[in-house]
Amino acid sequence: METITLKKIAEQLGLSISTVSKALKDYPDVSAKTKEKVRNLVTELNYVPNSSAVSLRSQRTNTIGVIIPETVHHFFSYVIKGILEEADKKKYNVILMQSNEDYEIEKKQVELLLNKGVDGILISLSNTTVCLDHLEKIRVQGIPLVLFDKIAKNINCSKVKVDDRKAAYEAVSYLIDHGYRRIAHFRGGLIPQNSVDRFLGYKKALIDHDIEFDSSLVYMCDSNSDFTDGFNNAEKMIQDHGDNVDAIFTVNDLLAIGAIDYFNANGIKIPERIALIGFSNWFVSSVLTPSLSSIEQHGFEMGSKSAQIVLHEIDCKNKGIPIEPQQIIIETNLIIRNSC
Amino acid sequence: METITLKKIAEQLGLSISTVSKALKDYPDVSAKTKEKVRNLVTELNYVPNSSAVSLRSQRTNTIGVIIPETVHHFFSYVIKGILEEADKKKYNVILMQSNEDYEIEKKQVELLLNKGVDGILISLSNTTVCLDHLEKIRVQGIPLVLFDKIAKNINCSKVKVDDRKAAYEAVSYLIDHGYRRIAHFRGGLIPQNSVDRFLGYKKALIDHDIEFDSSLVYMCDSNSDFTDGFNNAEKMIQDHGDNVDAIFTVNDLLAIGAIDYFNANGIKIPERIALIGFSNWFVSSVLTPSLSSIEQHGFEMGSKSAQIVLHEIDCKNKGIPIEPQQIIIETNLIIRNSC
DNA sequence: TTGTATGCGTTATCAG
DNA sequence: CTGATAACGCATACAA
Repeated sequence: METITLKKIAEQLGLSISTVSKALKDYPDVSAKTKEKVRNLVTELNYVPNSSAVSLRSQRTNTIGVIIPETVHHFFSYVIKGILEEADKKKYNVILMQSNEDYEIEKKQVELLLNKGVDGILISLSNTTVCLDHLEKIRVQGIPLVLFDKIAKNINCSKVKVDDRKAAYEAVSYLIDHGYRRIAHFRGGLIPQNSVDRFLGYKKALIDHDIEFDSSLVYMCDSNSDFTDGFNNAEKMIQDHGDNVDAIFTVNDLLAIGAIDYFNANGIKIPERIALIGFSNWFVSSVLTPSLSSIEQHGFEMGSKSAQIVLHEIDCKNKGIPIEPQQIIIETNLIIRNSC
Repeated sequence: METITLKKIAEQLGLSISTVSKALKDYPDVSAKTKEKVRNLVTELNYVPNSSAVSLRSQRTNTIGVIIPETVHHFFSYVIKGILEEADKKKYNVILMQSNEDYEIEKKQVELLLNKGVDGILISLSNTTVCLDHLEKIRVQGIPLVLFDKIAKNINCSKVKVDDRKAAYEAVSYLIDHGYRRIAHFRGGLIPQNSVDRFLGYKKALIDHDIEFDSSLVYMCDSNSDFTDGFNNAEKMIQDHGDNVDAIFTVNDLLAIGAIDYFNANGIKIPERIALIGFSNWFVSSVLTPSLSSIEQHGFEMGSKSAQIVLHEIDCKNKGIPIEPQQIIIETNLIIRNSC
């Protein structure tokens, strides 16, 4: 299987390589007849430019790198879909990597992407990412970087996220407005910004509605096995508080699902005895019994917007226009179902 | 931001480019002292080889391309995870694309991957892929190709799949063994091999157990909106057959979930009145009410095995060893829950 | 209008 | 032990 290069085309037509190259790029200084000839042979032989050579010359790979914490995840699968679709539109390839929520792996992945010479990078940070040197490295190299969903504050780059605090505030306010008073929170780890923000939104909603914040109602769930964590913490919560708790706001749907499983198994009626609201609106939430109220995060939109921004910044960079980082908020919706 | 090249290193050390290159590759004919000097500066300056240049020279990209029908899919997300993990181990990058179950797009994606010069390609075919010329093109170029899950028979390449016919046979046999006799099948389209095989397994199980095959119990579900399709066909089925149907085997879980939704909404008891078994064992199936029996497909294993094979074939190709396509069957498990 | 020469960064051959 | 040179395939400034 012989690969077709400009050289081969040139030889066959008795032309020089540069003429063939220029003909293909529709340079004005090549005769129409020559262009015609070249194009015909190119089509016939099915010539495609060698992309490594093009990259080497142009210093562009037409590729963006994406690092996400976990591929098996309803929300992220939508994000990926959005990224792929946007990249496809603009003729960019996507190299996908997963950090498995591990900072060290994430650091390594960044390194790999930089080595590969991708034109831009999209990252949703792992839960264990504290130090941001690896991100700074990207910035220093002048490569457009966009953080999405799980972002960090202390880095100067574009960010696409939801307003976690506001969304959490709305959810908890909804519970309060509907008569719930002793509202527990199954929170995420202390590091991820969105887990922190959701907690803060929860707390603020309580305070703004003159409900005392009770830290014993907050359960830490950062074990990476959300479902089981939800189940176990639901049990623990009932042991701790008995009847003195009437609702839970969970930092994600999976925790809520685990909790529902516990309540269903133990004859604890939802929402009569305990109401729940989750976060992320996984598909499963709509078909559960009872169906779970949740906050829709619009993953697809987040992915496509993030890709759009990074591609825009790549464009700016190529044109020598300075990049000014932007922060995009994707609106959320509180979706009320049967769990509250 | 200045990028570091061999040239820069050479200049700073007063060496030639080739010596630096060889030092880095640990050639035996470079003095230890020189190697030392080179390595130190390389570390200090954080030199990384330009991957386009390396690719151009070596004619390898260290990248594999993956095309799947749909990223938002429980099963495929596991497959992706498996592929990523295996590729990562072997220092390969993964370019991900989705066909959206559209043959034309799939064809275009293949073209893009070939242009990009990926070292190998993994594809799960779209539901609408009939013609295989695009796959032949890959073969002709001598690029290792592995089909997984949704494969085609008429192409000579490695394939990784489950034994759909056998899995379906087992599921339906289970139903029969447990007293169900009027078993409906919600089948997939006529084109995808696995949908065909699952249907054939269903049919054979009936025949082998002396149950008459009744084509009016087979419902075609190829609308790409599985959940709704399941709901609607469940309704239709009840209208058509009333009490004269007692179980359904569905070609995927989502159809079963839609059907369950219909039955739950209409007071049709599961499994007393209607039993169900799905296919793929999505997470959601385990938390539904009632929980859905299903066939576990081991997506992660399928992904990692597929990647393993394609990487192996790339290796063979590089070493000049002829590639002999292999066919791998990933074992399935019938998981019995409360729906039958 | 066409062709020549040069360089992108790396590697490998061959000469010194 | 080191270095000059060519080549991978393409694109462009410049010469003809």
